[in-house]
Amino acid sequence: MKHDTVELLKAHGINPSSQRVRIYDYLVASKDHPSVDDIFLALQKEGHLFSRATVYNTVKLFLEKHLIRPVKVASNEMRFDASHSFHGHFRCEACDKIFDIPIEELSLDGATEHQIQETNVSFSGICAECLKKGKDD
Amino acid sequence: MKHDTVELLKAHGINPSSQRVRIYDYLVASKDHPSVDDIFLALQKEGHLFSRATVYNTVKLFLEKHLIRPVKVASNEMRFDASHSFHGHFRCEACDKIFDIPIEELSLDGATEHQIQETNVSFSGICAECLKKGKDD
DNA sequence: ATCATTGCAAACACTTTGCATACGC
DNA sequence: GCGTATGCAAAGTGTTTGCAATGAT
Repeated sequence: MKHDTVELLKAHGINPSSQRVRIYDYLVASKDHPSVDDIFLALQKEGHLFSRATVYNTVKLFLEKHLIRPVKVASNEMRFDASHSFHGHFRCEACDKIFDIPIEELSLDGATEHQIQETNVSFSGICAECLKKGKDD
Repeated sequence: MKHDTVELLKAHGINPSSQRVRIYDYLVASKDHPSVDDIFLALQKEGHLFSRATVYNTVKLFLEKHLIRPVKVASNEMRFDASHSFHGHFRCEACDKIFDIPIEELSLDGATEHQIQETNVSFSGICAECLKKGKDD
């Protein structure tokens, strides 16, 4: 059980139970913005058998505490971003993988009337790998 | 039944049935990116009683034919954009309304390896109106 | 012993699908 | 009449919730 994570969760007002720590660590370690089911299956395979409900409740808690952010790129499932750096996301329509895309902060022209709390930039198309393989076209 | 719409649907290879024309017109006329249920309820109220399934099937068809684009800002429901101009979306967490936000095209630094087909920029927070009302804070 | 977290299963919300009916050419 | 679009209801998928059991201090 990673101490850094324990401290981080505490700092955000989250009781660092072992499941929560594992879920957070998994989110940070995986670069591909796993879905709830991905998290559940991966941690279940590791032998930490807990329920999907726990994963849902945990990510919901993390979201509320602003420890992670939702990735709005796939329409159906929730996906998450544990990184706090500003970047965009690219989702491949063929293999359904999600990549981080470096982008510059964007400057708004006429949105200042609203109080913006979150910004989300996403792209979709065919990733380099699938283009080579010609999986789609 | 609007002729422009009929022609537009035909041009996209879509058989312009009366429901499809109405749904498309409703999408274009409404500036707030209605959900499937919004569309269904509005057109039902107008007396065009059809089923949710028809709305779902129709918007799915429109999406496939690239007549409309999905708006990725609300996690739960599908929302649509019939406009083809480049702009972002702002979703108010308090009143759940979606506003169009003018933004400049963004320049990518390192994403050129992938074939980008769609770009989506969205913001969330509290809209000007809700800020005034103090619905949230 | 108390309080929070977990797991299960049921409920829920949104979307898709199968099939019979109705419509348009 | 034939092919397609529609409507209904049922099934499917992803998410949330209620409650009992477990775990931590």
